[in-house]
Amino acid sequence: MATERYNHRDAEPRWQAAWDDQSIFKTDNADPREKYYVLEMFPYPSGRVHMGHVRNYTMGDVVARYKRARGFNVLHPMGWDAFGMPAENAAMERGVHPATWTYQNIASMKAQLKRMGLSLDWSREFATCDVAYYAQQQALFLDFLDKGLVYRKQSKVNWDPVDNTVLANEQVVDGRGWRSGALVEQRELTQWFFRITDFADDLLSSLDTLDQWPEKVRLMQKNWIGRSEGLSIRWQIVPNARAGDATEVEVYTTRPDTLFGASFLAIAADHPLARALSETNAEIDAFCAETRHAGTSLAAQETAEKKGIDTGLKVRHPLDPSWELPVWIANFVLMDYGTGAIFACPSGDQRDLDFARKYGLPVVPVVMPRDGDAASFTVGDEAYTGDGVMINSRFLDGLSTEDAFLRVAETLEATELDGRPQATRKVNFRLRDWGISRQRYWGCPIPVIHCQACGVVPVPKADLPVKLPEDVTFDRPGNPLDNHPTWRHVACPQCGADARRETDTMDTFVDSSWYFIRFTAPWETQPTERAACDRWMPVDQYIGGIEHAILHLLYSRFFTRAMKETGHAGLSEPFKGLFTQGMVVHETYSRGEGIHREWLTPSSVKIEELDGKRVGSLIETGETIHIGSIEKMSKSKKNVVDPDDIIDSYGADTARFFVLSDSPPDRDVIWSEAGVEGAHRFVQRVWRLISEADWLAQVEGRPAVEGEGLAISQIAHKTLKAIQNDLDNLAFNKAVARLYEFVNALAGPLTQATAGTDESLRAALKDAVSILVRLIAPMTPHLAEECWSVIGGEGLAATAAWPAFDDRLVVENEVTLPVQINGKKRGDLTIARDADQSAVEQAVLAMEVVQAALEGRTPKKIIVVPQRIVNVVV
RNA sequence: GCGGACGUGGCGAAACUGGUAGACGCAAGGGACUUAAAAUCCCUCACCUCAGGGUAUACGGGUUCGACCCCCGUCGUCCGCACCA
Repeated sequence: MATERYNHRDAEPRWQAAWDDQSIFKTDNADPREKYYVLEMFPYPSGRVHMGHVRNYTMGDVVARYKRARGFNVLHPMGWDAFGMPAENAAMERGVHPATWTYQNIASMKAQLKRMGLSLDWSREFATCDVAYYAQQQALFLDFLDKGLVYRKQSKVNWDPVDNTVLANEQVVDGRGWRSGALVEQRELTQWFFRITDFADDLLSSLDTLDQWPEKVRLMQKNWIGRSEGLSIRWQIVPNARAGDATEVEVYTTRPDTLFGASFLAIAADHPLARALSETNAEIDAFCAETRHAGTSLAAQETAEKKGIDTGLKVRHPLDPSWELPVWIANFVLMDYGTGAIFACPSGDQRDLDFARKYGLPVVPVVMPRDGDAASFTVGDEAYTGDGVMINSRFLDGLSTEDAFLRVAETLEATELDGRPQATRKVNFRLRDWGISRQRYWGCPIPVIHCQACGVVPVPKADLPVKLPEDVTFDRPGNPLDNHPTWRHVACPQCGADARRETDTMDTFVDSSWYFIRFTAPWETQPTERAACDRWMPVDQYIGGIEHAILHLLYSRFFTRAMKETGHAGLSEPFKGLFTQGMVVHETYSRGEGIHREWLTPSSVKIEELDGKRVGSLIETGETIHIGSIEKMSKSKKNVVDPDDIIDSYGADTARFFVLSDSPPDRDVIWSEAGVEGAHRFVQRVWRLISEADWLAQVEGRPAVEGEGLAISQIAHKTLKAIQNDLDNLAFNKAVARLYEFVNALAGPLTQATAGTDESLRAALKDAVSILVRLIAPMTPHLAEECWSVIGGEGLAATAAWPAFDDRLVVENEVTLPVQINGKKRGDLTIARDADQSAVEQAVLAMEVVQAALEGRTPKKIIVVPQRIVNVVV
């Protein structure tokens, strides 16, 4: 019987409507079944869905549909990370209001996502720019403020003097603003900060509990937090009029063991002592100013030469007051790490060594490798930074570096200077507090009011939300909230006097730091509904790009902890399982050379294979073009494929199936026309095989335990077991490969079978097909529905239970063991599964190949690995 | 510079915990069907070799009955951090 080709244009919208009509993806918080929360990182509403989204959301959807079939109550929501600069840029460039632009983009992207057939609970959808969402974010902010998790401090920012705005580091290109091109200045502004460093230790140690996270991400976070253990040592300044009131310099070090190798102290240009000296010394002032102004451009940082200036001050060595060392200001010392001052041991630190060589300061080796010779060990142009044995270090000589560390720590902790210990043990972190102030319009307003009399006053919760004004203009530089004629004027909630609103808005990373919790009860008029949060959190499987490995995930981990402290959540770790998927990449095409090079879209070129070489030409003119490297899809290189076009011509199922195929999901996948066609062939093939076997609906499925059907049932149930395992491990590419194998194996018997075929064989085939349909359902859900209805499946494939495999069909009664001779495969031995070792040995020795290899000798050894392999050593 | 990952046919990749290397897909070649094309179906497809077989998982060593997998070294690619004392 001939059937029509599978028509996705008809089938896909039809099944999407059927799912919608029955609201089958709407999740009920009260459903008592075991929960499963799967979430993909929500998108920024740029206006167009790209292939990266398709891959990301397809993976999440496969998990959601699979877990639903396995009987879980699945939460699979979607929303929009909707605040941010692009909306303001659009406003400046095209005069569209950011809100209008954003909500239009959301509408068109939502339509695109809907076409993909994702099993999302759209009833929980929200955008972070919805007042209902950011109102709750403001409530959280106030609670954090109340708990001391938020504070203000002066901080250096990149200031664009033309746009009158603060720039993020990545918006500073070669020391200039990315938009204005103006030289960026460092300015001190009072900014709002979250106390993420309060949680540094916990954020670090809890990484060990995240065993369902990629090791790579955990390591990146670990390095980012950057914990170090050391000693904070106070160095007494030799009395000197120039030092002003300062009597000591505090230094943080992780290498107190090298204290006898100290050569000088170095402080940052921003160090209070340096600032004090600047006031009276023009030379020092000039050096500090220069150092402060460098730093912005990346190139300058990379090539930065070590530079310094001697302050003329001296300090006393903590272990020998008669030993005086000079104090330098050095450009490589950072004010915001440790104490902004270091002691330099040139023999044990490359930076210190470079500096010492340049300015002729002493270099004394104090640590040598364990196998070194104390008499001849010297340090040339390379510092010895490893551990080893102490030398030239008086009472530390001969000790290991670790023991020396302890001895120095004990000694200095017990030594008093001005009535306090000379040194204390200290743990330091690289992690800094999270600055959230942004001088922009399109973000969540920080809900505080500045009053002349009362200072910083939180907006009372009853007065929330602090709404963004709608009538704003973008024709002037600077923050539109600052420029607004009335918005910032408000009465102080405490004294009633004229006051002004905070015009900073929050970093958009704040918005994405708790949206996953909000999804559990987005209707709630509090930030969270505790019962819903406790029920759903943590997210069981979170899926997104590796680019969020550090900031987004770290901020979210912090935020969840802060929400726990303020009673809004009951847990610390928001994401139990994390998966970082690879990108979708594509070949690039271009014509012309150098500055005349012009990038070409994939749809404008034709690729052919001539004499084994791939040759590209422009479809329109036939002109030969250049096939370039495979790169991340980007507008600038024009190597993009529009998901809408793909869905139009091949359907959502094909697109979904393709992005899951071939490459492991954490690696990049290469988008190619040929690959998509391969996926499309599979979709058509499955449809043809199933729709042409029109007797399937009349037969009750039943696995065969003997006869012709046995092989089919075995393949079906083994595939089922394997794919189940693959999906549990998110190994989608392997599942796809097994589906191909399964369909290949099924194709012959299925096409040959007719209504007259032996009943038990037909029952086995029906069982196999019924399994197949449910195996493809998570990946190609529309096709599955179409097939499910053809074979007479009950209800929708989307709600069908996952099949259970029959253990007896998954194990073999006979196993085929490869037989090796001296580690090389020479034959196969098929033997009963439960054959014991000696039976296997007997059978192996009887084999011709073995006899031939032995030539009458006895084997040295026979290794039998049960169910695996036999190796005969001759 | 520091830290990490990776390196398998023409290509994307499989290979369980150290046990048959290259499953599956793409591309390519051959054939069937067709007036023809598309679609579909069948066959071939790591390299060398006359057979038997030999050689192959970046390269060089090692451990092992047996290594893509473990260890040491070299080369290459990619990613993260980047003066963090």
